[in-house]
Amino acid sequence: MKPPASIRLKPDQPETGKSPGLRNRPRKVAESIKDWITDQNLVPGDRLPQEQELIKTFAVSKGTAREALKVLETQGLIQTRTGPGGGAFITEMPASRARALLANHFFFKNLTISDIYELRQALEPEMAANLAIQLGDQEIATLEKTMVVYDHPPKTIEEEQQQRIAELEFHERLAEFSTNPLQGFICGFLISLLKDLAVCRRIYTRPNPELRERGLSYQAQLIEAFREKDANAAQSIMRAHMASAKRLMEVQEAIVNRGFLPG
Amino acid sequence: MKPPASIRLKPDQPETGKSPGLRNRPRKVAESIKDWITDQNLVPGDRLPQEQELIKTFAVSKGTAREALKVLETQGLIQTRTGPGGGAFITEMPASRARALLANHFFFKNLTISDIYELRQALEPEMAANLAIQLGDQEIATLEKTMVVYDHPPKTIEEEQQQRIAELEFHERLAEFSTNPLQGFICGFLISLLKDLAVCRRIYTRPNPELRERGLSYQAQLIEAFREKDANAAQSIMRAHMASAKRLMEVQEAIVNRGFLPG
DNA sequence: AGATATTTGTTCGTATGTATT
DNA sequence: TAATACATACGAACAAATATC
Repeated sequence: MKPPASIRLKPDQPETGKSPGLRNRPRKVAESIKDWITDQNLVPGDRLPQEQELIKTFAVSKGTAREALKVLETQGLIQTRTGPGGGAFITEMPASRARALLANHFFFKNLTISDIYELRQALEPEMAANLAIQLGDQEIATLEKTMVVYDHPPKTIEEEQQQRIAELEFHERLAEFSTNPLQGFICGFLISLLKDLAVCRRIYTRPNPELRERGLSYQAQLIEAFREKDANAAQSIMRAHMASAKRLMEVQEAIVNRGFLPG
Repeated sequence: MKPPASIRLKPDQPETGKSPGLRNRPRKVAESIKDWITDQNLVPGDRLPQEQELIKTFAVSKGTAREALKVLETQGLIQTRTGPGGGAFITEMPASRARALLANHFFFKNLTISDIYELRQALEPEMAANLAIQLGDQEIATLEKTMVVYDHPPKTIEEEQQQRIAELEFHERLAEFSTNPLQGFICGFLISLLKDLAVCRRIYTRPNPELRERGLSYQAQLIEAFREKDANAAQSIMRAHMASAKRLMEVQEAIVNRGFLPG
């Protein structure tokens, strides 16, 4: 259990230079602890020194040390446990937290449906091709289990919305299966945006039978291509799927944005 | 100055449920403040209530309130200023911080050159096509200014390395020019990985004339396509550029990983 | 330019909650 | 169950930064 980190932990802000001495100490302490982590080649599961020891080592007060640890915890680098043998433990940042942090960056950016689908269109076909030669029966079964949620017309508006989420989760599963961590994370992030974006939430509350039927058809074809391990087929099916979904969603976005909607 | 956020600020961890009462209060306070921000439709530049007021409002101690603010600061949501009229101000998270936070997630994931270039190959050609019909003379001039750093063979190892970085910065500029915030950010993030990844740093210290010459040629063609606003040409040039760079870098990665290297 | 008021930043002592043994 | 070790929380006092007069 040694393989050290492949990326250097970099400071969050490139050292503004104009903090004369004592300002923002917790942040600096946090950076020092990061350096210490890399120096010691610590891996997830390892424990940091205890609070008192950190206080002595870095010559700061308890409050400052705690704030520094809070920084690292927020960054997803450590988790703390109470009790004997407790303390701060190196941890791998779960994708969910990484997504949440990243979403903050786009909070005021006013993303559009088109922005998101442009990337899905660029990424998911390739991902589908990769998955075709890789997925086993069990994974394919998981995908099919997700599909049963929307393999029939919705009876209520609530079911309509649940089906939309389930359709997205089909693609979320695909992302989880990706062996390229970057590809998997980014595709998953795009899905999470589609789940959270205010525009999307509004769109999902409106009936849209075409989106469901087409999606279902494409996904069924996709499963078939996965079964036959046909990468080319999977790629072109996904390409068509994304192009179709993009078009339909953009129409909905335009309608919703023009306020042709109750509420 | 009203347009409210388009994405809901979501809690970082999906509420484990097993924290009975007093545990992890700062995090909960931070979440409450987030809710308050969304409720009030605050935009970057707006000020949060002062420390003392937060302490009263949320009925916590100063230390806890400060830790909560630290969380929000780490998430890039606020910045604080001292002095009269000071306090915590809503702020837009700079891309640099978002990149740093995201990089933490991949810290223990052992990304490979191939992982990164698979995505560049999928994203940058499309981006180039978009930019072709959008870039003005001034932006193109900026790109050309970056290129002069590596338009000649390097004389020293240090220059070699500087040239590699400059080549990457050419693409970083492209990402900055993108009008799709997602596309721009992700392409920029991939570049930043290539700058920081330990494998890459090692690769860049070795002479590699082919990489430079080919890159230079492709980028010159790209500039030409931008000038003529030829989206198709830009796209296919970038596709070829990425394919070529991917191949060359993978070869280098294999060599470096086998330890055929001094040091 | 300098004094002052305001607000965040830091420290310390103490008390409490919580998990392990 | 009790003891213990540790994180967590509180409040008061002090230090530093900065805007305003």
